[in-house]
Amino acid sequence: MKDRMFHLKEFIDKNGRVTLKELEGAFPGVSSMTLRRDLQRLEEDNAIFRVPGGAVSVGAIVRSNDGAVSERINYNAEEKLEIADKAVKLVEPMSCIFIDGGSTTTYFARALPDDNFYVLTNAVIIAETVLRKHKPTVSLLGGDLNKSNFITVGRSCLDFIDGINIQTAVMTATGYIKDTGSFTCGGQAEAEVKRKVIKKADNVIMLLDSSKVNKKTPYTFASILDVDCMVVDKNFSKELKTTLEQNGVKVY
Amino acid sequence: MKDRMFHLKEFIDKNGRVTLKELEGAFPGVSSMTLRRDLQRLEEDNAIFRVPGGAVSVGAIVRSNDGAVSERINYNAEEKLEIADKAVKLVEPMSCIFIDGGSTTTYFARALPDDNFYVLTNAVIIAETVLRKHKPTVSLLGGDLNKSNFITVGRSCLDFIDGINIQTAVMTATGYIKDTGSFTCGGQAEAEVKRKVIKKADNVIMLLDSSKVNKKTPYTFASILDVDCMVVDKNFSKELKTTLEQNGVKVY
DNA sequence: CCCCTTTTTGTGAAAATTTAACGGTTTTTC
DNA sequence: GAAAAACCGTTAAATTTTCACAAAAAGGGG
Repeated sequence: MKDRMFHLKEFIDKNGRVTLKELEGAFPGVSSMTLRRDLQRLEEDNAIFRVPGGAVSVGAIVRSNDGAVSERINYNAEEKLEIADKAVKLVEPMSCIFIDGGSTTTYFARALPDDNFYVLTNAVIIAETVLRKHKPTVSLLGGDLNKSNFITVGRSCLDFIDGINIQTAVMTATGYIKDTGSFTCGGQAEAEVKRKVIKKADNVIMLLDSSKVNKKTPYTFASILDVDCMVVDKNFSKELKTTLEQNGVKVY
Repeated sequence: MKDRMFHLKEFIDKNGRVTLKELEGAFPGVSSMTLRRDLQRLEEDNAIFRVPGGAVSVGAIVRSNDGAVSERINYNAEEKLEIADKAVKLVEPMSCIFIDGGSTTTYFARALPDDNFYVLTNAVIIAETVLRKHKPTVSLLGGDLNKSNFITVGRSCLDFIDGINIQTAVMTATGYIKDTGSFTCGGQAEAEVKRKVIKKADNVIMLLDSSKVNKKTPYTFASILDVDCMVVDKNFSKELKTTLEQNGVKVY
């Protein structure tokens, strides 16, 4: 029984969220009632949470909600989903894409279809999200781990980027300054990584939801001249869109 | 409506976990169906989780995960805890330690006191565990991410090791063969990483619970001559212990 | 201001999930 | 080795959840 419970928790942790039917399929020969009882016990141990129709892994929840992102990940959820859905149509299967760390890009990672991509990222949460799918290959950039957002940065991370090829870079920013057309973020080391990735990439896609416009954070890592196309939400102002397009940026 | 949703979320956040009946009491004049729909929308926004009969706040879930391990699901949990407790006494603050990926080493990572260590690891789970403490600095080895155990391996991972210094390496194995005194693991790439780490480290500590003895897995990555000391549990056989000590391995 | 479209809300029935109870089996414990 | 406890599967009952549809409310031009 201990054995089954172990595999059960493992299975839930790996999938993040499962239905009872999936469990029945994954554990043939075990009655659904027993699975229920197991879930009950795991819930008592705070290992999982039961939800209508199945269960979710506590680990997955905690991770997807970690550090400073706690309130931010669900802010503008609808807009971010819209952006992610549009953006996944711009990447082609079998291509090698870098996914930047951030809440909007996490939605992108979730929306990514289960195809043979080569995914590179410096965000632990995104690596996990993509790895849950079956086909993509995932590489995680090494380096110093940032406490607040679980992103790797630093010297070794930059060296790592030297050794890889990037076809498409899917980036995001914490702020966009209209006057100068610059994208900004909160950390020095973070900005360095972003800069290097953009330099290396053949094609740069910037995901930006409307709440970021004219929000100022310390470090500028790119300007509109560096990006090839941008994906925005429906609340994005028309005039800003035309400004961008005049500078050769495709806006979706 | 937005107003009601706001109060609803506030109410759930305050109470942690609520039933639908409680909500009906707290929001008189609102039908239960509407409350259901509201919960649905809040869940879509990742603001709450619906559970059978009600909902919980994300905050409550995160708080429930106070580092307590599910006792029920772990093989040899007691033994592994014993090993971890003994092993953390062997590392000194301010030192630079590598922690190998594995279940016993995950216990070690949990037991590690909140001091100024420099921690290097190729296991995502261990990186997260240590990062939750406040003082340690954590670096994650980059590379291809292994689907089954969330460990990075591969060329770039090996290159990464070239660039770092390791004072103490805390390793583990999936099997130990008594006759030849060799430690084994299940993957080729994994073995390569382990070998390189051991070569780089000044001091190698091997954690091995008694269930691993004479369990055979394909790849040998080290022999007893490579390790400086070993931490085992109380079920470990006496004679094996003396054999090890005769070969210059300190056994705890 | 009115009409039309869209969104939200409430009701009740249908579907499903969850719980509860019971007897047989296995495992623990003394 | 026997009594006690824990575990498992089946069935039936209770509850929860979903679904569909119509009423009500809220926007949105003209």
